[in-house]
Amino acid sequence: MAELRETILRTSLELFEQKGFHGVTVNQIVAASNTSKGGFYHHFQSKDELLFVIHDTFITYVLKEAKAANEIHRSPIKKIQSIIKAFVKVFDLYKPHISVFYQESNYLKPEYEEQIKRKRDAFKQMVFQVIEEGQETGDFRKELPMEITGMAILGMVNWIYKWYSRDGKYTIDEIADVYVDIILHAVLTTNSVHEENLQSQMLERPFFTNEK
Amino acid sequence: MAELRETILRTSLELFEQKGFHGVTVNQIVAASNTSKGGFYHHFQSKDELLFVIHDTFITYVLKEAKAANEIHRSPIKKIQSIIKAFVKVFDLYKPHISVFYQESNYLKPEYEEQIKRKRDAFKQMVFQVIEEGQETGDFRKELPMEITGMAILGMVNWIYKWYSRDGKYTIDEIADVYVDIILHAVLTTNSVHEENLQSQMLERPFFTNEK
DNA sequence: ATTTAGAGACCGACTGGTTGGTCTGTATTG
DNA sequence: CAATACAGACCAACCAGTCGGTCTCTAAAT
Repeated sequence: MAELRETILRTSLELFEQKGFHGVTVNQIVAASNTSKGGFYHHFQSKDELLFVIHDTFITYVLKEAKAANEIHRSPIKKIQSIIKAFVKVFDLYKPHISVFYQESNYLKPEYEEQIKRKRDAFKQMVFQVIEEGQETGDFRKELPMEITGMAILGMVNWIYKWYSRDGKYTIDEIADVYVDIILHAVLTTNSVHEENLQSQMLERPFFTNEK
Repeated sequence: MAELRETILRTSLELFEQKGFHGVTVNQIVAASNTSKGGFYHHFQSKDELLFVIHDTFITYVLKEAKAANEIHRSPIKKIQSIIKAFVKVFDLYKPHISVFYQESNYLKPEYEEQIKRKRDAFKQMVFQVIEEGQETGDFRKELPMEITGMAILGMVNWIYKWYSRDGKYTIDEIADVYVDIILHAVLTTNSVHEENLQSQMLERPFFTNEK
């Protein structure tokens, strides 16, 4: 028998994704989860805690992935490839979480908000860091301001939650490969634009995933 | 003396930007606008209408800009430069509108939602269209799937609302130039990568704006 | 010039319905 | 027999929207 807590999380996520956090009442969640007010408040302190838990699971996962990708490789090129691939793939696993997150993150209670913000910033800094490294090694074009480039990359990937669907025309791996290709073409110096850094990527099977 | 309607729009926009549509009550809007419930409902049918008006002004503007940019130029390279520059600059003019839009668009009443959706789709199709043209003329790399590339561009730019600030390190024009540079490097074929299409852009003053 | 009539702008107490959360009670488990 | 897990009636707060009424300004009537 499934734990009620998990059932509530799963069910509410679906509702939130369609109607948004404010568009769903506790009573609706309770009905859809086949339980009662009592059941709900036995497992959660408040409706806000639900929102926090959803945010936190996804953020924690992304951060963990990025750290791993960052540690496995040495060269900035490989690093950014890994991070982006992992990052893009997260949208396949956690799309509902992410949708809710980006639509309601500014309703989080301050106590919760701070925790989330810290993890998000850590991730952002990793991306900035890699760009800086790449510019120092001469692999990435120095004329691109790091912050703007970083935000361009983050935006491009984050936006995926708005349009990606598992039944869509392209798989998440195809999308990830195209994104890596676009970003590398954008940031690599002409010296670094070689077959082994680019085209190969579009054919090769994922070189870094979490599936075993 | 300022029209009350305009005052309400301006004031509520500020509140919405910080707290979100659902985080602000009509009473708060009324208080911040130095008016009353009666004054509010004399000018607006409902709170939802406010949301619609905010969405519509910004969407209408973006679409108009893109159409103009599209008609002025012939070559896909120039077209995409124009569209992106205009698109990026919109975030300087309408950042509060856009913030509200992306955080609460799924709470729009169906009647309102349809109108907005139509205009958004029209804009998206224009971007897709230009990419396709560029691939046909041989200016853009054919190996990039149009839809993915288009969404990458849209995401990259749309995300600006999350981080751009007028007092930030970079002006909107600098950001626009970098974005154009990034996107052109990403999509142009090696044949088309010439000085006149790229670097020049980073120095040149805006070649297409609405200011006279 | 003065009065009158009416329309549009605006006020604010009030309401009907909704919502997150509580509390007492019951079943189930170890 | 605890202790945990859940049920569901209930409540206080809140909030969008209403409605009767006032104030102001214009324009026609006298």
